[in-house]
Amino acid sequence: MTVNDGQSSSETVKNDDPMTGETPDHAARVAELIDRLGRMTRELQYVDGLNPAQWEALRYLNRANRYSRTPGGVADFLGATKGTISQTVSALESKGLIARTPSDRDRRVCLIDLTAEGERMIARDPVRCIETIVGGMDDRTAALMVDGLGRLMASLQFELGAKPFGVCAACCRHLTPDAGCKKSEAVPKCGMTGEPLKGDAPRRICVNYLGDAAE
Amino acid sequence: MTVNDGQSSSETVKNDDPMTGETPDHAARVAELIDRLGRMTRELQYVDGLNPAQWEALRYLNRANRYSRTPGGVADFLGATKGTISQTVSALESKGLIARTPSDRDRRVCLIDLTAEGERMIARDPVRCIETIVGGMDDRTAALMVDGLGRLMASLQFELGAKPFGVCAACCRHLTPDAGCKKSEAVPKCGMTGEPLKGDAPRRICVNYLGDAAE
DNA sequence: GCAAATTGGTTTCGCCTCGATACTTTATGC
DNA sequence: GCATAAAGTATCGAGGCGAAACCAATTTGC
Repeated sequence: MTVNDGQSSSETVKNDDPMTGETPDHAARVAELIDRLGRMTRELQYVDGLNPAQWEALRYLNRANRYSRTPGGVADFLGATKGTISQTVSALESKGLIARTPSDRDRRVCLIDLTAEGERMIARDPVRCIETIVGGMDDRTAALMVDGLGRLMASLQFELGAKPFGVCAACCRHLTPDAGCKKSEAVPKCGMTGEPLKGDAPRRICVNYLGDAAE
Repeated sequence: MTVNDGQSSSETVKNDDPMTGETPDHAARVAELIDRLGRMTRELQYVDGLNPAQWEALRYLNRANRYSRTPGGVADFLGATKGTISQTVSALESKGLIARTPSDRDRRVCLIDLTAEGERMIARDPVRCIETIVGGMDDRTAALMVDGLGRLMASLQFELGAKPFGVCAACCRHLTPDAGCKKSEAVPKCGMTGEPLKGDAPRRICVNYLGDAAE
């Protein structure tokens, strides 16, 4: 513990004199704000007996199209393992917020729907408060934020590269019913861009889903 | 990738009907982006053998003034309990990133300093990548983001109210050496606004710390 | 058709984080 | 001096999450 070697004298001068010697440029502040906001948002979600992961899954399930509302879809979207998601989904089910029904097209997959209770829960989504706060800002600022954050998100996902993140699912909204998202040979079309997606394109495209990419 | 301003004007198109009949207005998208970015940022920080909490503590310790670099300061700033932070700090110490030295003014508190190793670690801060990404944007957008996010942060902290969050510490930079932040009778001055803080003011003021409040 | 390989999901196990509680040591008030 | 409060630490237990094993349904190869 008492490792008070010479460092004190030589080292304390560093960010020294009260006022930060550093220049809080915009980029740095955005980084810090994102970080802190993320922490707060996380904390915010420990309510109504749910945890952040459960809230996030519930939100996803509320917004994803029918073919994406599966445990696998949630796992991809949240960047978690299937095992983990299985627990999350089970938790949501045991709370009566969602209902699982086996797909008749592929008996392995189970489709998930929000129950009335689940929809009621979503209506009390704690992150909604962020929405209202932002809603109080002028539209210009809000639009700029969407733009900036969207691009940040896209870049970040690109940066993370290989890591199983973001994803598909949500952008497959317009896939024709018989074209499963994962079926590479089906040449599905993205509902947002309308362009056909081949190979691993669904992944790349969906990286932009939350960004402002195509419209 | 960079589909910039086109979206702001033609955002009216939305992604409408596809499914989810909801209209993703700006506020909603910001909320979602914050949420997702928070998750990604969190994930981003599982590197170099540290976890998000440790990174965050390290960052704080790197930026807080001398009187704020204590376990208690970290606890307040991160909104965690002292017990939890004690572990985090211990972890950082055992990794050789920080050094604890008992204060000679109050033997109960221990002052924390980053070691050379710690500074080297900070230089590799994973959230730095957010910084560089944002740095690549035009300054105007970045500034607007700082503004918007800052206000969001302030509102959110206000909203959370009682919850022990955000806080003091960081804004006490300019306190005179003999005026401890917690000493209510010392009438400390905030380094940002320069105005004297009495009673619980330090808390309220610090709500603005990351916002653009002063200046 | 029938094995083999794939894929969606679940279960089990263990690590790790974090809060709660109890405890130690030092300050402060009377 | 004694009582109370405050800073930190140690210990315990709950819970989240990933890894790996496992099950069931489907696809592929022959």
